[in-house]
Amino acid sequence: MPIPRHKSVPGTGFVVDGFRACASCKEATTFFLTHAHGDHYDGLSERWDRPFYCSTITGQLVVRKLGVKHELLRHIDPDDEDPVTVDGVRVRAICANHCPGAVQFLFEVVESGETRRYIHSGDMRWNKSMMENEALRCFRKEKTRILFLDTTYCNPKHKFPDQTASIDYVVKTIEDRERDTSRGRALYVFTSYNIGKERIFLAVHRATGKKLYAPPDKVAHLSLCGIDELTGALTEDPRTNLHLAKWGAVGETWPYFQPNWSNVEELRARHGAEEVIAFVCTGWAYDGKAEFSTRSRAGLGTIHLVPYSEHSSFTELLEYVAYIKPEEVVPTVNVKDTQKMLKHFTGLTDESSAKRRFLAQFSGGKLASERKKQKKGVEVEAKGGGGLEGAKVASKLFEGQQELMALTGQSADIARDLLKRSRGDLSLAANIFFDESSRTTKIGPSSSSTKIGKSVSPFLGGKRPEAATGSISLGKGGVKPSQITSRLTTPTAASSELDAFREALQSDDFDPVGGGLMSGTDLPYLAIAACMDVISQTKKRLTIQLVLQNLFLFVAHHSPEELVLSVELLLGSLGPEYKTVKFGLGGASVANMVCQVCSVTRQVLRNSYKDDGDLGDVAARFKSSQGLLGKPKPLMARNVHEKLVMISRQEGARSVSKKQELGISLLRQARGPETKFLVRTMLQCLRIGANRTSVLQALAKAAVIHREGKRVSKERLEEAVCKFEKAYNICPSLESIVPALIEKGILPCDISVGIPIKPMLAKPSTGVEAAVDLMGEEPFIAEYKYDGQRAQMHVEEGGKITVWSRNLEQKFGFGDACEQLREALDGECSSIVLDCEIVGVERGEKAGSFRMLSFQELSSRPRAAQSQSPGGTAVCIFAFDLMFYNGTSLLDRPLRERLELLEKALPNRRDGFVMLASKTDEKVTTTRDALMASIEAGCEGVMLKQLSKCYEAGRRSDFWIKLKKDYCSDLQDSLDLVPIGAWYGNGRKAGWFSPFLCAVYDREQEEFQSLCRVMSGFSDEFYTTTTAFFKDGHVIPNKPAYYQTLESPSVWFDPVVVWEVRGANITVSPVHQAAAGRVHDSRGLALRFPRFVRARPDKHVEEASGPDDVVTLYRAEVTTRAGDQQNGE
DNA sequence: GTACAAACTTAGC
DNA sequence: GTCGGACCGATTCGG
DNA sequence: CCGAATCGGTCCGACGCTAAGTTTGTAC
Repeated sequence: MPIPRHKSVPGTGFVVDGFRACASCKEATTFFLTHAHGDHYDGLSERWDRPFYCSTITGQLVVRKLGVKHELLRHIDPDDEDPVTVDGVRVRAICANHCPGAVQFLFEVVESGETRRYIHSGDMRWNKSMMENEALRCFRKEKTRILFLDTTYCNPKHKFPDQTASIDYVVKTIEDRERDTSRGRALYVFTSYNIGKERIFLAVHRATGKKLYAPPDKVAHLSLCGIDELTGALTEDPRTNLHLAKWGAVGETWPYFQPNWSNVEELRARHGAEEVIAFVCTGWAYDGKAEFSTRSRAGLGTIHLVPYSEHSSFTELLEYVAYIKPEEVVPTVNVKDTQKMLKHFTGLTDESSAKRRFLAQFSGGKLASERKKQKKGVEVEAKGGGGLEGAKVASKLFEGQQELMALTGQSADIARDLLKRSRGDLSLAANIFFDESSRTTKIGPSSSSTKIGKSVSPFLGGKRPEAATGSISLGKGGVKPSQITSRLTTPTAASSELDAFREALQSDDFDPVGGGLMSGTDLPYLAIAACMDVISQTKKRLTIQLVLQNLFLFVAHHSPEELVLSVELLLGSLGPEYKTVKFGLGGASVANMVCQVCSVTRQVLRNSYKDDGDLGDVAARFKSSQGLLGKPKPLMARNVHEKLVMISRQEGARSVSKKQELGISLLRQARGPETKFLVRTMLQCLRIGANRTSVLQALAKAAVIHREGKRVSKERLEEAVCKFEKAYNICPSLESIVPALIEKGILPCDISVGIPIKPMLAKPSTGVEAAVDLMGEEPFIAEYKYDGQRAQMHVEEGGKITVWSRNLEQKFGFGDACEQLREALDGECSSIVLDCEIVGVERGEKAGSFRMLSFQELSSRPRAAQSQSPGGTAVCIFAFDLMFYNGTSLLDRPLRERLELLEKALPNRRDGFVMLASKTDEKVTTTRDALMASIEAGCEGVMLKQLSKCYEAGRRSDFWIKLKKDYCSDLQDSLDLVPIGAWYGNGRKAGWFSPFLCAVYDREQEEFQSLCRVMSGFSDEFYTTTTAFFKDGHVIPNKPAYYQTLESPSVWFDPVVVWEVRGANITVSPVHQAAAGRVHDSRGLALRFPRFVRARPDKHVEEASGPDDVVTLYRAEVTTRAGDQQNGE
């Protein structure tokens, strides 16, 4: 690998600021470091073992900061009398006016008798006083071949005032404020990156005579800058009101400055000040105004955006190049845009000699025509970019307006108005806009859509334009996304590295050794995102398995300790399953974040969302069309994980905005596919076509291959997957499984009391006969299926009792149930894990009498966050399985034995408190009778269970079949409903209507009353035709007066068709209006578990089911539970 | 400051 | 909780 | 006999009904 040109000195093996990039270059002989900033010393560390040249101060800094060995330093300082000769090359250092210790290197290389001069500016800020420098003068006079230039701000848009003007501004602001004693104590905060702002601090110190507080580390660091006065000006005592703080302490600075007022408030409160005056010093917070930008908030303080740059402004760059007039300029920053930047320098470089030399190359042997072509090219280049002197004021304003339109999605008029109000300050204008729109755009009281789980509809709520009259145009608020995308520059294309990695992931013969995407030993989040992206492109499960497997091989090879973390990121679920991290973010918050990060309005987002049905996709599209002002740092998997956890930890006042800020900062850093999946991760809707089962299977396979090599047999892999699944289902904690798996290939596989096992599940059936058939010849029992809440109760040896839900959530609201269990236990019992249903009951006066309550009544119990006495309705525990007893796992015992033990384990059970689930004696009753009896008793149906089978944790087993009354068409009537409205589907149902709002018809009132939304039971084909059917003439603009519902669907329909819909239950509803007032004063009724059965073209809408039918169903349910029960067993 | 409502999220079935 | 769709491996079907 | 059609199992992601809990905004 050759030395990259912009880090090289031609004719030598010198490398400037290229420790990592050139560490392994054969050509590299000698290393130089211009200054102690991360992007320049990258690769230096305590392991670096070759001598290198730098200034004394820079040397001190890297020794301290990086632990570089002192003896490797070779000093070249601006004060040196004579140049240092290195390998025959004379090298001088001159001040770069950048940060302490920063220098530019001047090289004089003697080659074939000719002295060739090269300047490496490092990072520098040009200053006219540099013209006084003798060495530089010489380089000007004697002709410099190449100026390697710090082109950080090589674009006419980057302007900023003299550093002294900025310093004066800061000092004056402080002095004025200090004089005004009426306003109480002010805390002054200076945020800065690294070293570089020392002159501001010094000036403040001189002006106020006070010391500046800095954290110990910063003090030590600044002390090495070789500025004694500064060292003396610092203190570690925070009582002073001048504070140095870390970058970002008062707001996000990219792409536009956005204040973080909650942090400001925290600073203010912590240091007992009346207000905070903050100074954010940055290179690009300025657009040529006489005044600098500020942001204020009453009661909190003011943030001053002070343009103070350690890099040259655009005009300064031109001045420097013009002064040196080198033959050629080589940009060292933003090198991808080299061609664009070079155009700015045409006319300032000494092209004549460069051209001469260039043409000289062709003077021998080349064809004349070719020579001509080349020559022409150079001339065109030379002509191309002149005339930037006429910096046009009018066009600048126009540009600002255009940019603002793009950012806000607003019309030209609004953009102009915003610019006027911000007096031309683009960033301020953008801020004003987003501030105001977030205040005025209200989410209407539409109870509408809070219902759509993780959909963003609540946030996007309100009517869609075409749902109204269709005449509402995009109007003021709406700019088509395409208008924005076409305006902003496209970002860099996906790197070839990324493409190669994606390709490799799909390879049958993946080689994890190649570290394409790795940065050091840390796993980049991009690897995860790329994997997810590849997976989402396919539906083939074998491919998905392979890709996941390859990713895990990759991680296991490079960074095995990040394996668990990457599994969690791939699952989009952090932490073990039984205590997963909850982000507390939903569609509304994440949509808000996307708006901010992508600088789009809600209106734009809403329009765009309708088409994709996926917020992640929308975000990715907008982000990819965004012009970037800076290059974000790559996201590391570990950082992403940490930040997500941090999001989850925010709670209490203002926590929502803190969460959002964290999320935004993640999104700002996201590249390529990362955006999409970060958004989806926060929404907890990854939608990649792989879930826990697939991911864990792949993990198990990868672990075997990692340990035993590629050539393992298919059987071996299957066996490994099987064992892993078993272990995981019994101990669903990767933390405790994976390390052993990778290191030893051994799996712990025991129940730990206090950690839930995955519950065994039952398969649904379609009727009595089908269910019985599934049991085959095996003896089985029919057990009542109670309508309550599944619970796994653990009694630990110390007597502590924990309750876990079906989804492995710990439930703290069942203190009463725990006590009931304790009383029912055998005195001998030391530890136990049992499976049960907790059902709400109302106990009668007679001992042991009780009445079962509906699920709805049970779930209205308070859900205590921590174990404490619960209130609300009483509960009864119906135990039905025993998995662990007195230190022994019973998972492998047949059900018959487990049931016997269960009965023995609960000798003191009492009716209405702790009971065994009622079951039929398999010899006596028929399944049908059992089902009828269970329904009579107020249960949902029965569970058929084979007595000889063991407990299959986590499996939806064939040995347990659930038989519910609503599975049997002869046992429960369906309802004929009329669709009266709908929403737009998400994800795979984007583009269709889904769900549909369905209603009963009240003949007397002559109105349609909503009963439920329906989205289950439709085929894809039905969706397609039905969506078209309604769109084509049956959508009506407004809700008719004779539609009764508290729902507000996106579109309303004419009542034209009848659908047969089946459900399990009738509940009292807060939103649906069927039979409103009949069983409850104001509330209507709703259908639980609704699903579409078939269309009823034979029925007219007026023949649809009515409120009476629903009321009848409801009453039937209530009466089955009405009678007191005893001896439920 | 307090009380209440609305919005948003998570969770059970 | 409900459901349908897609994929995959095994089995049956049909020429 | 072999390729094609079919079947059953499994996984996944569309969303239904509700409730409570938390945070924010607003009215007194």
